[in-house]
Amino acid sequence: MTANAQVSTDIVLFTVQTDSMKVLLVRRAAKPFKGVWALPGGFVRQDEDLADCARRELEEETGVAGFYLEQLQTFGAPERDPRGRVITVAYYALIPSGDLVIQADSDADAAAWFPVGDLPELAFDHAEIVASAVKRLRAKLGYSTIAFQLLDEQFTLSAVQQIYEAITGSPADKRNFRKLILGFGELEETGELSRDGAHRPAKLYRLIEPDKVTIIK
Amino acid sequence: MTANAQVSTDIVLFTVQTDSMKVLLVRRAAKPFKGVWALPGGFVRQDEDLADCARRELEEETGVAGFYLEQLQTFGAPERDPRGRVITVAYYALIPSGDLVIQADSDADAAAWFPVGDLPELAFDHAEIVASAVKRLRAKLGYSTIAFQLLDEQFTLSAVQQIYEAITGSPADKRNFRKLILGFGELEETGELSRDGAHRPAKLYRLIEPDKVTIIK
DNA sequence: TCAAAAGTGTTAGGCTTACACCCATGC
DNA sequence: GCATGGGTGTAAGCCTAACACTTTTGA
Repeated sequence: MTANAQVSTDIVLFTVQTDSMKVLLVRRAAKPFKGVWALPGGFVRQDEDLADCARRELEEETGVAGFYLEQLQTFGAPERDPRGRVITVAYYALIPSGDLVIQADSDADAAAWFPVGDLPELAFDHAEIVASAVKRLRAKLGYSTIAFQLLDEQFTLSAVQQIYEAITGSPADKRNFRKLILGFGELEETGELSRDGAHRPAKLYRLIEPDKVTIIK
Repeated sequence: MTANAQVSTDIVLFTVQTDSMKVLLVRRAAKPFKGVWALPGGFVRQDEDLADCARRELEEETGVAGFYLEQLQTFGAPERDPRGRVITVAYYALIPSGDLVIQADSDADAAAWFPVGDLPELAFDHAEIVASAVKRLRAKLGYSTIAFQLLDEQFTLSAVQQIYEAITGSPADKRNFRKLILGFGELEETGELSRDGAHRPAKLYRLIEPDKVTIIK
């Protein structure tokens, strides 16, 4: 049996920084689209699971680790890659903004965060992939605890609210927001307080089941 | 550039028949898993889009046409196919139960509908794919007009309710159900009546935008 | 006239939304 | 003592869920 295609994974890595939703892009060091910004990604190896490939590529190209990863959608239009038939399984990933040690590797001569509302021109069909990932993340915010994957292990409720506001793009009422989030029943107080600046310290919370994304309601 | 995998599509075709959610399976005519039930599907051709491939395979293997089709998820575990590295892009499809002219082609020596709650042993990882499709369809029922893709162009509200009850597995209150469905604002009366049997005829409705699946709320 | 499915409103309770002031701290 | 963000409750309106009888038809 002869193989009929190259299969790759591409990853849309999100973070929320300074109240804005950002995507990680790398600048391509090789043809095609040399010098153009693109999603991190690469070809699937023999005996490598798709999710493992996405995880490996993202770690290799950017130096980040420990992110939440979920399959998004597969893109396989015949002409999407000028090199031939390349079918890509797109993933999206989330990481807290604290963990950002970005370092481009050999496949990329630069790596940087871009606000989703202000992206440069992208290689291949990567603009479409990013649009699809943004849509999915926004939708999932409404019915799951996925937003907590953008936060460190301990966080204040205000930090949660900032994440939600950055992703939805609209402000929330503080009292109602807290009732909503605590009403999930997925958080517990750590007992510790966050002190940062000239104001009352905030209670810190954590997920009762860290790393688990729960469907709400 | 050398291809690294075979890419296929597999399709979970649903219908609702006699108040029960059914999946179409074909019995494999060739190795591996010869004689075992499996999802219809096959390899992607050069220059063929993934969705086109799914549509073609389903039409070829079963003779059905005119179904709603949506990408589900991609399955690519290294050992999922004994022939080698085969990555499959799974789709799911919906068809009204009236349009059922099933005919097995050369790849399959039989094709038949099975209730999702009572499936035979399936080839490859197809049981997992079906489970994933059922989950997706159930979820999507709650926030979209996808159920109407299981109905003919004109339908009664009772027929809609039967579809919902078959998929969710639980009965609905008739008055509340009608308020809900008409509240979508996606239906219009055709002006015609359905007469079938010794009882009051039912008004027929149609989608204002046929073939379009709308996200609700 | 009987059997079978179509069609139709109201009420109670729960959930959602809007809204403003005091608290604890660092400087 | 003042500036800054943390923390808290209530009331109105809206949505959801429960519930039963009349209508139209074919046999």
